[in-house]
Amino acid sequence: MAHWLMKSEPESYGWADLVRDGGTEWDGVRNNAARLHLKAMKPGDEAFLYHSMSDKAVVGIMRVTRGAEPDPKAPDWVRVRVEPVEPLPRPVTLAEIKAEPKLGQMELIRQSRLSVAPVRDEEWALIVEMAGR
DNA sequence: GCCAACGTTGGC
DNA sequence: GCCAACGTTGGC
Repeated sequence: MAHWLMKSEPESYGWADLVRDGGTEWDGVRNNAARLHLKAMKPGDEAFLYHSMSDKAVVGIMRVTRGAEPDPKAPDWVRVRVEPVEPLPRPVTLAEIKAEPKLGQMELIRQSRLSVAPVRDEEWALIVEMAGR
C-alpha cells in the first residue's frame, strides 16, 4: 500500500468539508507531475491531507477508495475518490517537518508547489508519530 | 526549438 | 505584500 500527500487550501476545501461530505472526488489537478501521482494511486492507499497557505500543516489521514478515472469535466485530466479515515490527534506543521532532518527528502519540501506527492513509508510513520498517535 | 514574458502556487 | 519556483504561452 502506497502513501501520499494531497494539498488543499482549508478555505477552499479542508478536512471539515471532507468529513461533512464523507469523501470527495479529488479533481481539479492541472499539473502533469501531480497527474502521474494520481494515476498511480490504488484503492486502499492512504494519503495525508495537507492544509496549505493559512495552515501549512498535515491535518488528517484519508483513504483512496477509487483509483484514477478521467475527470468528466476535463477528460484529459483524472480524479480519484478519497474518504476521511481520521484526523491527526495534533496537526504536524510544515515548520516541524522542515525542522526534522529525516523528512528533508520529502517531495513536500523538495518541490513545494506539487499538490499531489508520494510519501515514503518511513516518512509516513514518523509524521504519524509526531502527530502523537 | 529557444527563450522572454506572464500566470499560478505557496512559503515567508 | 513580496518573491521564488515552476509551468505555459507565444514571438521569433
